[in-house]
Order: sequence, then structure tokens, then C-alpha cells
Amino acid sequence: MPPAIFIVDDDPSVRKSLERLLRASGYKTQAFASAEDFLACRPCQNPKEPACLVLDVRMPGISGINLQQELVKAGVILPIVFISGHGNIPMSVQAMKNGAVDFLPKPFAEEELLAAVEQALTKAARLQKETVEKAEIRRRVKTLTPREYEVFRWVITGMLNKEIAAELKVTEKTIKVHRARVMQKMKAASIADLVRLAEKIGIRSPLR
Amino acid sequence: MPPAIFIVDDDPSVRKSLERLLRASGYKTQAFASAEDFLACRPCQNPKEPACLVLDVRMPGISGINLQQELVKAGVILPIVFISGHGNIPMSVQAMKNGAVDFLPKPFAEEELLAAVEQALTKAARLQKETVEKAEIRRRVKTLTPREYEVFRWVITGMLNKEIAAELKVTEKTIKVHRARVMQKMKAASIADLVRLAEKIGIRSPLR
DNA sequence: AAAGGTATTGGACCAAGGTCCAATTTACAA
DNA sequence: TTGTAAATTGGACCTTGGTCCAATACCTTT
Repeated sequence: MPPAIFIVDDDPSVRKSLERLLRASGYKTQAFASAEDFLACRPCQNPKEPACLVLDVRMPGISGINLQQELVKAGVILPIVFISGHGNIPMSVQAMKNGAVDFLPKPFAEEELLAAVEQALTKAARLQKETVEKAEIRRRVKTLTPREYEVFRWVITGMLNKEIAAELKVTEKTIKVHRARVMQKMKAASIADLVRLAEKIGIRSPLR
Repeated sequence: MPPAIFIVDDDPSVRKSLERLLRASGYKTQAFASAEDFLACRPCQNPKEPACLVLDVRMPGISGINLQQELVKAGVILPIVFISGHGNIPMSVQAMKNGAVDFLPKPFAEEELLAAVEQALTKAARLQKETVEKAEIRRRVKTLTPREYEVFRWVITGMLNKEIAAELKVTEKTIKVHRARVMQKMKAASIADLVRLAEKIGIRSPLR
């Protein structure tokens, strides 16, 4: 399954030529006439394969910039390449601040768009990989009981079992049991692994 | 010592009004008439306090965009707020891609500039802190002997001493000695600490 | 009331890590 | 050539972590 490029532009002729160009370059495309139409397509916002969005900034109804903000807010992983006929600097700056991959004023060279799309897809692949990894780690954390989670956070500080035991006012033996369960449930083969898992999803130790 | 704002603009009247505005807001300022002049000021590129740069895009000689690229290439920590009289979209996009904090077309409201400068200084403080931390860790790594460094990279995989010993074709005893020295020199109180130090400066384990 | 998940603890035991002592060999620089 | 740093190893010893067994107490849900 080839990478999917979503296109949102209110101008039918632009949609048509973009689709022609991108398909000729080997991409699968899906075009929408408005931000509203695109938002109505739920699967589009959670693609299985790396995907990106070629988006017109100025459109009737929800603008491209607003669509971007909505998608960012919703946590949708979909790098955006903006194209604009009547954009201005503040618009482009805003788009870039919100994480756009590029912002191309019309007219642009075909190669410019293709390069930007290529970059967007690379970014999408990276983000998707990270997201999947994090989701898996969070899934494991959710299987921990409250107490196990507590011990987890103490263990990654590097404290000794006996110290953690004193901190939680239980015996060292209890910590050992919880600790073993944490390692099992988190599928960590070593403390080093456990620390890295915690770092990846930003689990803070109870200290500081 | 108040935060320093460097100003680079070829227009004397712009320099003057920027300095007046920023000084009235409590900042220390230092203005330059060209990118070349700024580059000639070595201490400006390695400020002790958080600092930032208010930079005109279009200037005779080295342009603002080029100056930015030079600074990025040189690893200078100096967030940039661009101001431009005759900028265009590709310019602003390029600037933002290179990490600019903002890109303000003239005329801009004073509050816009002040807000951008504030943001730039916050960013500078964060970057400086991170850089100092990393430098300290790298300094410690440099005190490791080649063999100790080797053992370091194996230790953070979570492998047992005996396994590392087999890998390096030495006895477990030897690994213990190296390992102890690594912990000492890296000032790590636990494996958890050591792993975090390694992560921060991106030390890869010998595996994959 | 019974069942299941959670939290706790104990004993026994072994493996692993860490530390104190000391020693040998090698390689490179003064 | 001599000194110094690096790499290596040994012994003895203690602490810590991990694991197998098992048991008790509490709470919530069925």
C-alpha cells in the first residue's frame, strides 16, 4: 500500500492537477473540497500508513490554518504542506510554528511540492513509529496496580529496595515482589530497559 | 545582569528605536549595523546569560538569513527574532525552518516584538541549560579510558557482568573493575543514573 | 457468602554486584 | 630507559537482587 496524500483545496482545477502530479509520482491521493469534508473523513485522521496533507490556506469556511490547529489539538499525526495563492508572511509563520513541513506560495515548481511531500512522509513515518512505541509502553503501564506503579517510580530513581521499603513503610520483601511484577508486566529485561521505557513516556520519579 | 538583546539592522533609525524600546522594557541592548559587525563580536556569540538576536532580513553584505545559517552551523545558542521591511513568504519559511522564534514584517506592534523577544529569551535559557548539562556529561565521558568507555556502552544495555566479560573475552572480575571506575568517573550513583546520562548525550549501545 | 484481585510478609537460597586488598603486563611518553 | 597510565586478574568478603515456595489480610464485586 503506497503512502497516501490527502489534498484539501476548494479549487477543483487545483485538486485535479495536484492529484495528477502526485499520482504520477506514485502516491495514492484523496482530495477534498473543504476542511469540513476532510474532518468528516474519520479514517483519514488515523491512517495506518504514513500519510500527509497538502492543504490550501485560504478556503471558504474553515481555513487551512484553522484546520491545522484543529488537527494539532486533536493529536492527529499528519504532517502538512501548505500551498497558498494569497498567503502572507504572518500566515506562513503561524503555519510553521504549528509544525507545518513547508509553505509554498503559488505558483511553485512541481519539484518543490514533491520534495516537501517526501519530507512530510518521512516525518509522518517517524512520528507514527514513536507514537506506536509510546502507546505500547502506556498500555503496559496501565496493567500495573497502583502500588506497582508507585514502586515503579521509585525503582527508576536507582534507590535500593531497602530504601524504597523505608520510604513506603513496608518491608524490603514487599518491594521485591512488586518490583518483580513491574519488570514482568513492563517486559523489561533489566533496570536499564525499565529506565528507558520510563524516559520515553516521561514518567517522573517521586523525587524533586 | 539583565538579559542581553543583540540588534542587527543596517538602518540607524531602526536600530535607535529598537534600542529605545527594548531598553525601556528593561533589557540590555547592543546594536550592530551589519552581520559582519556582529560576527566580529566573538563574546556576543557565546553569552553567559540568556540572550537573543533581533535581526533584519535584508541587509547589504551578509543577509539576515545567511547570518542565521552561519550561527546555526556554528552551534551558537542565540534564538532569533526576524524583522523585515521587504520580506517574502519563502524567506520567512526558511527562517522558521532554521529555528527562528518569529518573523515580524514591518510595521509591527511594539507588543508583538516584546512578546517574541520574551519567548526567545525563554528558549535561550532552556537551550543554555541543556547545553551546559550535556557539556558536563561529555566532559566526564572524556575522562574515561577507551576500555572503560567500551564497558560503559555494554553496561547500559543491561547485560550481566559475566555476559559482557564473555563478549569482550576477559574475566568478569575485569568488568567489575572497569564498571566501578565508570560509575565513579561519571558520578553516577546507580545504573538508572548512568542510563539517563547516556541517553542525554545519545550514547548508543554496541548492540544494533 | 464466596470469589478474585491487591497488598503484604516470611523463609530459604542462589546469583549478581560492589568493595577492599594486591599484583602483573603492556604500551607509550618523558 | 624509566615512569606512568591502562588493562588485566585474583582472593576474600559482604550486600543486594531475584526466585521459589507459601501465607494472611483487605476490599470489591458477583
